[in-house]
Amino acid sequence: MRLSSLADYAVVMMSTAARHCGHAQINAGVIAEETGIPLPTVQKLVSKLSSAGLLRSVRGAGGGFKLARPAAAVSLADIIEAIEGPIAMTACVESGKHDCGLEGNCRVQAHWPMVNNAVRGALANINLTSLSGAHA
Amino acid sequence: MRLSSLADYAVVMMSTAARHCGHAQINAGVIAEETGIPLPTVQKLVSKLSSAGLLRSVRGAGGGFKLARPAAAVSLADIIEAIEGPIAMTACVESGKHDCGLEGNCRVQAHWPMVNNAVRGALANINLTSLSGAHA
DNA sequence: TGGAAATCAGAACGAATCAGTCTGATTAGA
DNA sequence: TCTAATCAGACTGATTCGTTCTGATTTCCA
Repeated sequence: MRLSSLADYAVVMMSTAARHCGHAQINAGVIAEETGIPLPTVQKLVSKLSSAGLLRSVRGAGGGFKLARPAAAVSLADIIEAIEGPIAMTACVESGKHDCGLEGNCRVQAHWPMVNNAVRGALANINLTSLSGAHA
Repeated sequence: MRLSSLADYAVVMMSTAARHCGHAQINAGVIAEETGIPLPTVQKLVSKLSSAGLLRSVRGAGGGFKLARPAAAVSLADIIEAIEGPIAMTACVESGKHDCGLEGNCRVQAHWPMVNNAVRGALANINLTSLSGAHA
């Protein structure tokens, strides 16, 4: 139940990008400078976040990236799923995956989607605005 | 955001034990037989669950274990914390741990406890009774 | 128009955690 | 007192995660 470090960094990055939303696009170096995240890691995360549609990146000299959507429209669940993949607490809730070994006589399997939705709902109710809203 | 396999197995085990609650204590072999979990793994989990106070184990020939508390008083959060440790989505919400490297100028840190409580609350609201209630 | 610099994007390496197995200590029963 | 069955803890192998490095692409400047 611990978030991976990459997802944690991604949340910090997105929050930082949200604070720069009014300004022009920012580059990875600025993010690394402000947050303290190693630059290569920032670059890696930018790739994943932009391919997930959360960031809009511009390449070349003077390039950078910015939020593809308003901060209020980006939830924690979006960021986590962009980095870690679908939020599936167990293997049996992922559609198409049947490598549990316990299937067939598992009495708990039917209840996992309920649990999964509860957790995912809690993460989907938190957006970037509420995360960076109380900043100084 | 995926649960570890051990925690998943633990939930299945506890659910199976809850169904045998009215009967006498059951042993690890029966659990392995009914659930399909390998016997050594069941033994390992019994150790952790009993040391966490969720199971009451009796050693020696004819021994076994049973739920230490009523099924309604055991939540998913209890089981997960017994296997994986405290539910802390990030390192900074764990009291006493300060190995994040971003501390000091992290604008998101203040908001993680809120997220953590939301997720933990979703797991604490689900007990063993509701998990095994609709069984055939 | 050509060159150069800066950026993002993908691939490779090392480390840490996790899952599983095995052996030993303990205890009840005969 | 001896035997057998159980739980409890320690070890090994494998998978995944985190980080770093190198390369392809694009814009700006001369």
